[in-house]
Amino acid sequence: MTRILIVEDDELMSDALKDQLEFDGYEIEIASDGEEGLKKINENDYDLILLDVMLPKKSGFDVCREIRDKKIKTPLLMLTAKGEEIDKVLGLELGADDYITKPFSLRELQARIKAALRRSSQIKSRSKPYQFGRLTVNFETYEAYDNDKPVSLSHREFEVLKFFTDHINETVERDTLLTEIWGYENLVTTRVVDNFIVKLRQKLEIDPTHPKHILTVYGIGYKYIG
Amino acid sequence: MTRILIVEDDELMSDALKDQLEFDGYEIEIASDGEEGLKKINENDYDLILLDVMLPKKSGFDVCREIRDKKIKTPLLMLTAKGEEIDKVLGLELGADDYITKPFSLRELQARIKAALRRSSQIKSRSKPYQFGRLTVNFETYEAYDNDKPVSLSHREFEVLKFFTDHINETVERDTLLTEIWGYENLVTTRVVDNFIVKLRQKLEIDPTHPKHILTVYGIGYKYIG
DNA sequence: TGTAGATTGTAACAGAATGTAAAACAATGT
DNA sequence: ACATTGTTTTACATTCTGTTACAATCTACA
Repeated sequence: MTRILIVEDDELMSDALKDQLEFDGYEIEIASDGEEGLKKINENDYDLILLDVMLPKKSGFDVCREIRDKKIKTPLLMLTAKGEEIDKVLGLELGADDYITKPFSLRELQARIKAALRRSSQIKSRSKPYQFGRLTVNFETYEAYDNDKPVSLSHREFEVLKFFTDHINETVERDTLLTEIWGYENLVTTRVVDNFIVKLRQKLEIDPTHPKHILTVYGIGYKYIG
Repeated sequence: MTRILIVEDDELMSDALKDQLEFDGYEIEIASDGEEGLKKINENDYDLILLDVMLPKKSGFDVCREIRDKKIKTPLLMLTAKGEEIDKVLGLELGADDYITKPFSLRELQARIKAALRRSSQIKSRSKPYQFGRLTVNFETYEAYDNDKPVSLSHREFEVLKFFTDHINETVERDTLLTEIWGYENLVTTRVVDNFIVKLRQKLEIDPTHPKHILTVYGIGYKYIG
């Protein structure tokens, strides 16, 4: 089920949207101000967020910036009132995926929602298996296959891989991996990371000696190439 | 350089767009009807396509459908005239990434182009291999081949080569290389550069003693000849 | 034209970072 | 208690980077 969060203070508007979108087959939640929206976003996993710009407590821009800062990549559709063109631009530059101007037609909204979901499904897929070199990995079920032959990955190994999915083509420092995966109080050598990289390479690279996916960035850390 | 193709029959419009977008730093090509557009798309590799809906010979929808059928994933921004709302929906469902309604403001267009490029850079990365003397180098996958025989280049070596790709036939000072690749606070001797040049020559020149590609410019630095 | 001084080519070296396997340790289930 | 599995440390090999020394080359100038 595709889950959509509507962050909107106008109850008339949000209820109408909820009605229509539920009719369209989406699962809808509503937050009525910026703070509540952020809270829900942090605690749940949505497929799309409809975000009003004018909101009590925290504006849509603030919400937008904060969730992008946290590297949450849920597609974001901003709702703006007419005559906020500069804001529109701002919104897109802040990391929104699209915007739509009130008043808007239902068909237009439906189209933009569909488009945003389609785009995001190309990038991330919540429950579809992920391709890592020769491995097909499903993070929901914690299963990995090499050409239909099951490969066993430990929980940590899954976590490291998972981290790379959200940071494709980015160089990641060892310390980042440690704090993100091992946790703040890491009383662990950074060399642990290297060991896990070795194991992952042996499992997903065709030639582990000449990795094509998990590259090392000398003096910094590693980089995953999709 | 980011390459954009504009498919638009109204010459006033396309010229104006070309002017502005070139000013913004994009490389622009224009096709004035659907068939010409398709031809160009098939023959070249663009980062983004601006596609008018109303076109002679082949409509924007046809073009859109055809390039998606061919699995070409270049981001597509449709330009629609006012009152074509149904068309909007159609366009997005056909596989366009976004649309914009004429008349539109420049800022709006710029924002949408940026957003589309940002999205697409996450998905695809252009991976055309470069030819360096006897080496075929792919900077996306960090692979280098000498006649199908893999050659190992260190990360720094890739970076130096990469810099040369963007400065073909230009004389580059050692200090430029140092600040651009080694970074501002380079506490490194300029002779490091010479060492890397030596290594690169040994790997990509047929006769490293008489280089034909990486030439030295006495008293200044080096020059890469394609 | 020849030579001194500067610049570049190149190999050899040292120190640091990474690859990798094996040993030590911890957690878990039986 | 034992075996099993996953994690972390350790040790050693390998690779990468940057420095140095000396040879080869170039430039300017007498």
